[in-house]
Amino acid sequence: MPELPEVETVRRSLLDAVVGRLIVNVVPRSFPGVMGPEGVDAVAPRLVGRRIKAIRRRGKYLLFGLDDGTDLMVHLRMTGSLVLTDRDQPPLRFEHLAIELDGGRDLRFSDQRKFGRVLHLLPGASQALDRRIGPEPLDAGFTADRLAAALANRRGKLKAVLLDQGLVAGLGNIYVDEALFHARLHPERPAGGLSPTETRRLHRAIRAVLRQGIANRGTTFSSFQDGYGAAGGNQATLNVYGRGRKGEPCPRCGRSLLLTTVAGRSTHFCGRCQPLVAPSLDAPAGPSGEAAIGSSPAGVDESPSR
DNA sequence: TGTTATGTTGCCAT
DNA sequence: TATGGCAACATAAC
Repeated sequence: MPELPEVETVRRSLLDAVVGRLIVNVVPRSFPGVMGPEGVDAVAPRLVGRRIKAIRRRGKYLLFGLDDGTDLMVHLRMTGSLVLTDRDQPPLRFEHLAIELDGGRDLRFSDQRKFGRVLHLLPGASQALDRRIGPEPLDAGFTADRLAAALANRRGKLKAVLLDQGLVAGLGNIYVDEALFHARLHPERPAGGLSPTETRRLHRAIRAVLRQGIANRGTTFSSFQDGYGAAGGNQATLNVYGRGRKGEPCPRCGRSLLLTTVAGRSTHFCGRCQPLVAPSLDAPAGPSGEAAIGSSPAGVDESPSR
């Protein structure tokens, strides 16, 4: 579920109602381990009485900046959700934690699969996290040249490398497949073997699919919801993700989409538009370069970004 | 009814 | 160091 656009959607949805609020209580529910080995009972006293000054995002991590300089870090992993509710609401299904705020509302963390975590980070730990994660793909500092440098000398498959959070922050299975489709790159191309033009195309595609995901308030494939429980709308714009299993037609060329496994993850792509072998420079443009993409996100075009 | 797949990440072995 | 495989968990779909 939650990749960069989904986490950003949660962040934006909570900003107005949460920033400035005081944590008045922290209540364990069904899974105290959600706050790590210490458990909720050990961590809660450090949080009660703290005021939330900001909510920021780093990759797929949400960081609630507290007034003592520490951070409350939330990672949704596969099925986590963070929802603001009135205090008198009954616990959500799979609710593991309720953070009670002044003003009468709670931040409720729930997670069917118990992979997600809500951790209290001292400043050193937040800095370590920041250093461990790669650049933010939507920041101005993430240039095509920087992507090229990161990919150089990587021998793994393109998809596997893009999923590495140390290389670029925030990409997951859905947006990688979508970005590779827009860039017309086969997921199993060696990551270090892209031409400069291909790298620029990939750079542009990554930013475009992420921006589109945010604009549509996230992709709800099954369980994603924003801070008020609302589903996203980006699933309607997906070109390949989830479409390979039944061989649905490629939106660009019409050929049946394919499903395979790369880096242990389901991988959807078009075998014609995303060839495994890089097309030679002097070959005439094949079918992959011809048709316009009906649902192409703004900003994806066919020309190099000069 | 059993088997399989699921959006993430960390740990382990190579 | 980089890379690949798998477990963590609960449920839905086949």
